Amino acid sequence: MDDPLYSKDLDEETLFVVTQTFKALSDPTRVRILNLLFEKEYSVNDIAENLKMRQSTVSHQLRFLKNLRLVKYRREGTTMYYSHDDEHVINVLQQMIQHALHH
Amino acid sequence: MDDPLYSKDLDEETLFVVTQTFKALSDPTRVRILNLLFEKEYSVNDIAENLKMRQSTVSHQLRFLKNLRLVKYRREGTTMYYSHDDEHVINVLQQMIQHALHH
DNA sequence: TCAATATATGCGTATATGTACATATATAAT
DNA sequence: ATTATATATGTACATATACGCATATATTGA
Repeated sequence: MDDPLYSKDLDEETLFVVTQTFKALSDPTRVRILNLLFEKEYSVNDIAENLKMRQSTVSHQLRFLKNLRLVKYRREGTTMYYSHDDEHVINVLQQMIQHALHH
Repeated sequence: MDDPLYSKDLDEETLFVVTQTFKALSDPTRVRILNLLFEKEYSVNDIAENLKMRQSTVSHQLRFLKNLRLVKYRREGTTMYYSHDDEHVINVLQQMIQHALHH
């Protein structure tokens, strides 16, 4: 019964990881932030200005992305610079954006 | 300003398509259904039995997936057989599952 | 220590979402 | 036509989620 041809149901943990990751990519605010970070690292305020969002909105969503380790940050004084931190997921996002753009 | 090095914000339609697609993959019920369909086509009731879900739950989620053209169906009498209908998205899902499994 | 600046976060709220129940619809067989 | 079976769907409800406001925290410089 461990023949890979038998489609077993996914175990709970795998299901959780997969759906959580996709959930991160299912919100316009988060996708716009991740898309901005393709270029380079940005501070929280710079993200907010660029995307015309409130600072708290950006910070909330960055926390979400940080918890899933999709972004990382470095401190410089009081400024936090955020950047991507998961090559695989970033790749998946880029693929999907290209797919959507080319149609 | 159309230098691709300048990270422009995503246009509204692209953003919608991308986030909607990922939203489809962000729910455990839908992912379990799509995962089951990797093997072969299934009827609504067979999906419900296999995954121990209510018929209405399965039908609702199939409608969601059908609207996004992630699944298609064929009729045989009163039975509807559902199967995958978007190679790219299915590929992305499989990638993510493998990524999650191998850690 | 105090003020200024950048970021994080608790809380309230409006909205979105997933599910179940009940029922409608559709097809087939008798 | 009637009955049985498979699927779809309207509605209600509980829960999840995103956002904004206000405020807390942290770092720097005077």
